[in-house]
Amino acid sequence: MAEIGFNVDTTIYNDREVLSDTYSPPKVVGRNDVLKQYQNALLPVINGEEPDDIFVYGKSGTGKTECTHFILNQLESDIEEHNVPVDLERININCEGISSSYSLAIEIINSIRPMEDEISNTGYKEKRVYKMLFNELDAIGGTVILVLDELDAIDHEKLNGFLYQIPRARTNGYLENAKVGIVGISNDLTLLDDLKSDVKSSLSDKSIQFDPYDSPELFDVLKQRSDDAFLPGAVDDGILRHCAAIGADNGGDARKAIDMLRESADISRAEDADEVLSDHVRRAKEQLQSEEVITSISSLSQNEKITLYALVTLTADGSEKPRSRRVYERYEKLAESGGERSVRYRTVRDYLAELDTLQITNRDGENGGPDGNYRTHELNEQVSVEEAVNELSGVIKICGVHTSIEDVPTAPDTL
DNA sequence: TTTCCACAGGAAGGTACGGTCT
DNA sequence: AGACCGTACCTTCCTGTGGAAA
Repeated sequence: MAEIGFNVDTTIYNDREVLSDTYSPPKVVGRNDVLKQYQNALLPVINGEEPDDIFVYGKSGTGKTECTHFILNQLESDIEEHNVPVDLERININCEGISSSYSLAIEIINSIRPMEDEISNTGYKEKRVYKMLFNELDAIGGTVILVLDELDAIDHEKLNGFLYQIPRARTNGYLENAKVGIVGISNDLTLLDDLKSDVKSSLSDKSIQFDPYDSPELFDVLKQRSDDAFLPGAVDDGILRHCAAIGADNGGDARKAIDMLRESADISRAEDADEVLSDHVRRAKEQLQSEEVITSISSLSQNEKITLYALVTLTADGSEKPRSRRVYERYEKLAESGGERSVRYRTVRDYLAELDTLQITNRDGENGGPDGNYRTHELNEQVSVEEAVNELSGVIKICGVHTSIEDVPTAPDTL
C-alpha cells in the first residue's frame, strides 16, 4: 500500500479564501466606468428621495454582483460616516430556482420574516401575497433596496407582474412608510425586451451594461487576488496571463479565470510543487470543463437522463451523430425496459435541446436528403463515456442492460 | 410548379400535485 | 371536504422549412 501522509502547505497559499466565490475584494478592478454610472443612479438614495429602479446586465462573470455589493456597501458606509438621515435597508435575493413574480414575492416575504413565520410557495391568491409583501416592506420603513440577482432565471413574461406592482405600490397607497427601489441583475439583455412597455421604460432609464473583461483587465483582477492569496514566488505573472487569456476566450468571465487559478494552484499543491506551472493550468482547465458538464448531468430529470443514456449507447454502438428520431427510438426501448412510461417524441426533442443548452451534447442542424432539415446529436467532447456512465448509473440500474451498453468503453476516452 | 415527407419548434391546453381558504 | 391557487411536466396541434418526387 502506498504511503499516505499530509504535508502542511508552505510554498503555495497565503490565504486560499481570497480565491473563493464568496470573497469580496476591498477594491473593484477594471470597472470604474460602470461604478460611476452606478453612483449616479443611486444618488436619489443618499438624498432621501424615492430610489430609482436600476437594471444591470452583462454576461456572467463580468462583475455585476461584485460591483453591486461594492457600491451599496460604499453607500451604506457613506450614510453612516456623514450621519445622513436615511434609513437604508438592503434585501438580497438570488432568483435562481424562482419561476414567477408570485414565487419571487413569496421569497422576499420569507427572507424578511423569521423562519417560523415563513409561508409556503403555493396556495395563496396572488393579491394576498402582494399585500403580505407590502406589509412586510412597510414595516421595515425607510429606503429599501431589493437586489434581485440572476433576475433572468425567472420566465421573462412572468416578471411583468412584480416589476409593475413594486414601483406603483407607493402611488397606489399600498406603501406608506417604505421607499422601495429595485436593482435587477441579469445575464440576459433580452429580458428587457420581453417586459411590457411601461415596465420596460422605467427600467431602461437606469440600465447599466457590463461588458466582458478583456485579457489585460482579467490580468489585473487576477493580480489583485493573487497578491493576497499566494505566498511570494508561488505564481508568476506569466501564469496569471495564461489564466487571463483562457478567461478572455471564455466570454471574459472573471469568475472562471479565478476558478482556473485556484484549481491550478490546488493541483500544484497536491503535487508538492513549489510554484504553479503552465501544465497545472492546462490540467485545471480540463478538469473544470469536465466538472461543469458532470454537474449538469446530475441535475437532469429521470427522463432527460434516459435520453442522454440513449445517446451514449448509440454513440458506443458506433452510430455517429444520430438524429433526433433515432435517439427517440433508443430512448423508448430503454424506458420500456426499465418499466418507465415513455414520453412523446416532441418532449424528447425538448430534452435534446436542453442537453445542448447545458453543453452536455452538441446539436447540429442539417439540411439535405429526402427529409429536409433535421437535427443530429453527439456528446460534448469534454464528456468522457466513463464519467457520463458514472453519472447515469441510477438510470442504468433501472433500464438494465438491454442495449449493447456492454460495449460502452469504460476507459476515460472521450467520444 | 405542386405535393409529399420528415422534421423543428411555438403555443395552448390538460393533468397531477402540493398547498391554502372557507 | 371541496373550491381554489400556482407550478411542473407533458401532450396535442399547428406552422414553417427544405429537399425529393410527381
